[in-house]
Amino acid sequence: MSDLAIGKLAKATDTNVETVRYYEKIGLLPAPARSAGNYRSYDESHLRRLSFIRRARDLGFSIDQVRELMALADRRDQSCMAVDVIANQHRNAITRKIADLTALAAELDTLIDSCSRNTVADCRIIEALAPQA
Amino acid sequence: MSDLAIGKLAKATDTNVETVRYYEKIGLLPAPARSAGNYRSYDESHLRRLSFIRRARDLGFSIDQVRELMALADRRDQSCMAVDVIANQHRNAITRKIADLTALAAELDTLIDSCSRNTVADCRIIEALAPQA
DNA sequence: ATGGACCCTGTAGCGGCTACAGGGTCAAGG
DNA sequence: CCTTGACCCTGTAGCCGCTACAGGGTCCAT
Repeated sequence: MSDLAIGKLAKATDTNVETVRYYEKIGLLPAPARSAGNYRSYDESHLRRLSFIRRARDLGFSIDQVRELMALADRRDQSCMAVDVIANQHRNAITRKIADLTALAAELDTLIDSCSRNTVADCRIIEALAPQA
Repeated sequence: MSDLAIGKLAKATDTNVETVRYYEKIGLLPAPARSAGNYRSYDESHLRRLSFIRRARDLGFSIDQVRELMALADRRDQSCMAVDVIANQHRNAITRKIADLTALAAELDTLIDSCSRNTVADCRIIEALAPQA
């Protein structure tokens, strides 16, 4: 029905054209029909699928996680628990990342606080980076 | 003096041997003298430099930022301000990342909260990922 | 018929390593 | 002296998730 060229599909999902082709190459998005002139011709199912992918990617799910989520979404009889597991794994990874970055920020703050426009010869940042002499 | 083989240097700085060679290839660590059998032979200056690099990398500075920091550290007459600028840029980038991840975590939390062991057919996570129908 | 916007395939690059393959070197033990 | 095994060498390919070409073809309006 819809019959979208790749550019339209890309625009509709806020994706680069190259990225759409990339998703097809890695088997994330099924290859669509082709027009007489060998142009890719997408329909609504592709639009739905790509929207799903983009939304999941925006939420930070890896390509492999997206693959799993889509496989689960396709088997509609199955329990939601498997989906919950993936989402929670990802949530935990984010918690870890935030903790790491927060620790890092604290370290950088002490570093930056100690800089007071002296010459590099006695710059505390450079000192702090140098091996603990 | 020190005369370290690459393995010792790597261990002393908690770095992979391959990474040390990589740093040499990209011009981050100067190429050391070679032994009779063509082994790399490092001295204390290499140890200091690599320690500096590792510490800065651990703090999340990019390779290019490390390059800048080392260049500044070498020109000891210059003002500390340039160093301060790099550190602050990096600090700001981290602040942004933490904010992004925190927002993401919140979104994921609402998603996860809505999962209650039903079948995938009415799984709220899958629904939430699907296009806003 | 011509221009410009779109599309095609294929390959190389980004950052920052990591992991081989296929060799050479060195020191200790038998 | 010889072997074993740990170390070292170079060079290349792979990881992730795209992005950016190069060098062409197609489609539509003027």
